[in-house]
Amino acid sequence: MIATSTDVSKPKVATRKRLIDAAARLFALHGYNGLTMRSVALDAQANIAAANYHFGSKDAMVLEMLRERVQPINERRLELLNQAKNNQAGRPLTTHQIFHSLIFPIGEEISKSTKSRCSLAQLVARTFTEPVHFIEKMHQRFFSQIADIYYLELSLVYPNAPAREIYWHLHLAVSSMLGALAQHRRLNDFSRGHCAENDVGAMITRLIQFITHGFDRGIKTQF
Amino acid sequence: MIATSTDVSKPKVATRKRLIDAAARLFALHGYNGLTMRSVALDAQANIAAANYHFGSKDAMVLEMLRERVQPINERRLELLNQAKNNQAGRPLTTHQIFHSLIFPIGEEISKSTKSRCSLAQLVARTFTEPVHFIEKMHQRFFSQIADIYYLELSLVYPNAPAREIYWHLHLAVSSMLGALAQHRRLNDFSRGHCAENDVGAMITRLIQFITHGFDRGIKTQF
DNA sequence: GAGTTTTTCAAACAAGCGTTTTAATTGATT
DNA sequence: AATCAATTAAAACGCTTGTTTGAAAAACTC
Repeated sequence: MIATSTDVSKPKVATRKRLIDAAARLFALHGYNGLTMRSVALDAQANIAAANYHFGSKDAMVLEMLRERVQPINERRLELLNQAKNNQAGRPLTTHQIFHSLIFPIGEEISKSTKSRCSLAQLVARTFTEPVHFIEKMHQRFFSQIADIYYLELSLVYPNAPAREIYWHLHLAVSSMLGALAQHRRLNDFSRGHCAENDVGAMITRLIQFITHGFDRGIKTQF
Repeated sequence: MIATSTDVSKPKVATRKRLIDAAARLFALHGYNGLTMRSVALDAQANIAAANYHFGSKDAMVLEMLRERVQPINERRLELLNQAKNNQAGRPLTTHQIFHSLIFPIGEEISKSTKSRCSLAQLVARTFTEPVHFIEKMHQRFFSQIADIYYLELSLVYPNAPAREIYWHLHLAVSSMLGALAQHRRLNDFSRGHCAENDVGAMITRLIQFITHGFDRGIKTQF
């Protein structure tokens, strides 16, 4: 259908990839409703019917695009988490290590695509503020299991803290991360030029610290 | 035109108010692109042309709705901030006091409208993730001066910290606040029932603490 | 209560939406 | 070179969008 087993052809997969890339950029910029099949086709220099041919529908296209963008980040998260656990050799992790593994991979992906910089940050953030029916499809599919894993790790660090507190603070941490990603492009204006928004590394480092402090102190002052 | 000086009539202003309320709810639920004039008219039990008659256009209607929702919150913020300053009688404020005055008023407004609960949180948050052209209009109009005031207060608390650090951490604080508001409705699912999302007071209290810790420790560890 | 203004209403407008259809074109395998 | 599936292309489908129109209704003024 789409690709044979010995696939070395170029223009065939190219259109599909161009559509995905265009969809990613336009979704990040304008959200689900603001993304139109025509704008995607125009941006990808493809025909209006191409997207429907390759993906079947707008919904399917956007979900596939999100899958391709989110999956590598989630895989990297678990990789870093397991790496840290191996280094600790049985001793409990620090919350900084845990949040580092959660947030750092996003920074890596943002830095990779030097061209579309902020768009990935916005893309990830937008998946959490899009129209209800669409989030639910996506959120359950890509993030619910990750959330479970991180809850478990944090509850191991604070075995005496009640589940409610762990959940509350993890929720605040994740929400803060998403907020920071969503607002990042405003940093330059907001700071009146004092902070450069193209310094993704600085953003990620500070974000990890900020969230770690918020989480740790919030739990520790009670237990 | 719309209302005389001795205004005791009901149905005249009622339609306009019903439109604003409907616009607020639908904007919070579906965002700017997801809000349609027809859906607003239907929700407000008004004619399709009513909104255009009263406001001129969709853009003008939504901006007016935002103004009516955001302005009282901003006024209350400055009220609480000045209250705290008077209580301190010249001594520097604590960051907790500052962030309390920033965040608490939103909680008050959310609690007021018991009917549409989470919708205000989502509404405020959505104003920051909506299509670019629309944010810029709105953000500059309602939030830029507030940001300046809070930067100033925080720089008085940490007079030795460079402006860059204050801006960075304030940006993270505001972003976290917005993220938490945007994600609040997901709290119940996220925590697998451990945290009740209808407890707005608990959310606000924890959020203020979380952000204060993130801000304070981030600045203090460096200066 | 006539006259004027303000507000409501149903209907229609052009433009844009996701999707479908049908035909032309491509490219690899036979 | 011929064949056949995979892909692209142009045009149109039915539907929804924000906005406009012109007349009816309501409210207010004098």
